[in-house]
Order: sequence, then C-alpha cells, then structure tokens
Amino acid sequence: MNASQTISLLGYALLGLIHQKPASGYDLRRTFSTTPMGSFSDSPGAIYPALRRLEAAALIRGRIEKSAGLRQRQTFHITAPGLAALQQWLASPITRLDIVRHMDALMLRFAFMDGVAGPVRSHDFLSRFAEELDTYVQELHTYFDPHHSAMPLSARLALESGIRGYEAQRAWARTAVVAYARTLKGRRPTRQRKTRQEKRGVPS
Amino acid sequence: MNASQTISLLGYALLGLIHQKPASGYDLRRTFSTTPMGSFSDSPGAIYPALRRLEAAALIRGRIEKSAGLRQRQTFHITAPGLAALQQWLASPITRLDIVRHMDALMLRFAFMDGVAGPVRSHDFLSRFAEELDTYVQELHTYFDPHHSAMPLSARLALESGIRGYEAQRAWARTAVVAYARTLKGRRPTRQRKTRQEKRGVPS
DNA sequence: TCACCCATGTAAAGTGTTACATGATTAG
DNA sequence: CTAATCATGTAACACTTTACATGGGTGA
Repeated sequence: MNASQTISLLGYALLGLIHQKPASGYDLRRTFSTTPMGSFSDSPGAIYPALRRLEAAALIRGRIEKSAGLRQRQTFHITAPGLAALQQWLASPITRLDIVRHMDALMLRFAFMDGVAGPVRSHDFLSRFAEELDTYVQELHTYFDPHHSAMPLSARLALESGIRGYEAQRAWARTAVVAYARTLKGRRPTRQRKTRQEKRGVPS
Repeated sequence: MNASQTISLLGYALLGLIHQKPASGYDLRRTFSTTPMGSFSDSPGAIYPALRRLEAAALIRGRIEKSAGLRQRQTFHITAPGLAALQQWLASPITRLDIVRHMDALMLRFAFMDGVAGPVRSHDFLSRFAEELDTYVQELHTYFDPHHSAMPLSARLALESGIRGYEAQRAWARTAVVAYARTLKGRRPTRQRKTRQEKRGVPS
C-alpha cells in the first residue's frame, strides 16, 4: 500500500512467477536459466536482493523449509498486497513509451494476464496493444519513406528489421485477439462479469 | 588502449553516431528523440555523463564552438582509438547470449557496420546472425512443443509471440543476405579486399 | 513579459553485473 | 576424494532514471 515503492521489471517477473506457484530463489533462478524466461538474468546478485525487496514491501513472504537434509531453503508465497500490486501493474495503460522501449515488459504483463486478471482482460489488452502497434508502425513508415534512400544499406536494413519486427508483433496480436474471441465464445458483457478466472488454464 | 575500460551500449551508440557525423550532446539527444533510435533515452542525465566518459577514455574529442550568439556548444569528433574501439566492437562474435538478451545491441552493431567495417563484413555478420537465430528458434520450439498444452493461454501466446519475432528476424536476415550478395556482385575474395567502404552509401 | 527552444550540466537513488564466498549433499 | 549440484548470500562498481538547475535567445 506504500505509495512510494517502485518495483523493477525483475521484481514483477518474480512476483508473477511466485503467484503462479510458490518458489525459492533457486527455483526462480532455474526458471530463468532453463526456460524462455531466460531474457532475465539468473545471477544471484540480482535475484536474492530483489526477493528481499519484495519481502520488505510485504508483497511476498518466505517460509523456511528444512524438509530434506539439504541446506535450508526458503519458499516464497505471494501476499494479498502482492497480488494487488500485480493486478495494478497488469491494469496499467499501454503507452507509446512501452511500445518503443519496454516491449519486454508488455509481453511479461500479457504472459501473466490470464492467471491474474482473466481472459477478458487479456483480450482487451491485446486489442489495445494491436492498436498502439498500428500507430507506431505508421510512425516508423513516415520516417522511413523520406529517409531510406539517404541511409547506408546496413542502417536501412536495420531499420527495416525493426519495422518488420513490429509488424510481426501486430500480426500475432491480431490472430491472438481472434483466438480469445473464439474462446470467450459469443456472450461477453460490457466490461467483465466477476473475473472468474480459475475456470480454465491455470493449473495452480 | 586501456584494457579495463568498458563501454555501455549507449556509449557505443554515441560513438557510432559521432563517427557518422560530428555532433553535440544536444544533437545526439535530438537524434534519440526524433528518429527510430528512440529506443535510447534522450535524457541529459544519461547522455552528458556518457560523453564525458568517452572523452575521458580519449575515444572522442570535443571542440567548443561559439559560432552564433547562442550558448556555447561543444561538437564531438571521433578519435583514432575511438574508431578502433568501434571496429573491435563490431567485429566481436555473435553469441547465444546476444541473441537472447542483447538483440538491440546486435541491431545497433549492424546499423553501423556498413559505414565502419564495410559491406563485406555486414554480409558476414548477417549470415552468422541468421545461423545463430536458427539454432535459437529450434531451441524455443523444443521447449514449446512439450510444454505448450500445460500453459495458460496468455502465457502460451506470449511465448508464441517471442518465437514469431525471432522467426521474423531470421526471415529478414535471409533476405538481407541476398540483398548484400547482389550488391557485392559476383567476385568476392576469401576474406576482404581492403575494406574500401566509401564507395557507396555513407554520405559522410 | 512570458513562454518556449537551445544547450549543458549536477545530484540522489536505485538497480543490475560481476565476482567472490560459503556450506551441505550426492554421484563417480 | 573430487566434482558437480543444491542453495543462499555479499560487496564493489557502473550505469540509468528522475528531477532539478542554469542561462541566453526568440516569438507572441
């Protein structure tokens, strides 16, 4: 509830994973080193301090387990304020800045969205995402068209690569919106109908 | 030549831009705020200290200009060691880690490559890039195939988005390799033939 | 005169990187 | 016995972010 606390992207990644399933620091490190979440560093110097920050903010709580004869192991669980922080983060609007410089954060938010906020929110997020991508792609084109002939070949190609990347994201978002629309089959109230999310998907 | 100095990605971006054309801090800020290089922050708190670090390392040199009646303005030029550092950076191998976590750095390197190292190097870089992408895309698929059915829809889609993105990059790289091959028309010695780069493109 | 653009900077705070350290258990 | 894996941590360092500060010139 403390208004001044900020949470880094790594912090949200940890919070989201712990929400899916309680985990130790070591578990989280392994998630980062063995799954496509590998865009996060698995270094202990990043993860353990981040966990301590989350715990200090009361967003997670650790329980020491001495089950096997191994070294003590602390499993973290999410708290009510932790879940609230996660939901608030997922609900924040998509800005141009997010598109230009924080695509990774947007994708992370979306990855957690079904389990935390439900498929209706996921669908809404995707439509907004596609819209925002659309305007940015147009922006890139209006820069590219008059400038491209004066650029070195590699610079021009690099810019094209970026544009292609954003276009691919947009195409993906559009098909994903359709996938959700099919899943949410027909009736769908104006906004949402109680978030019942545990209905499908989430094994937790 | 100091072996211990490290240069941040922002530092290389500045170095590369200054190599293309001498510029002041303000010029560089405007490049970041008005072109697709906007993935870098245009905040003075990042740029001016970075410029001072580069200058302290003797990679760039600033000349004060008082041309118009405006406030003093310092234009930075690249030095011989600066160009060497840039070339060394561009020549460094493409690693898996680059693909997973530093795609932005790879694209930046490529954007500068024609002007600094010549089109032959650009072509070689792209082939290596496509190869490395290929193995990573396969890696992602071998993770995705057994896991996707157990993932929440949004998580699965987020992963698919990542895979699509890498595949788009790969497709782009392949067409770009062809574009270079056409440009380098026919004869092309085993390695390189003197780097003559000013032949085409670079307006500088 | 007021606001805005040019142009450069500083200071505090927080975070990630790198490298090192510790100690128990298990497989060969 | 040795190496690898489990499991957690600390310390130094450099970097980016954010916010503030300064001061001249220009257009309304």
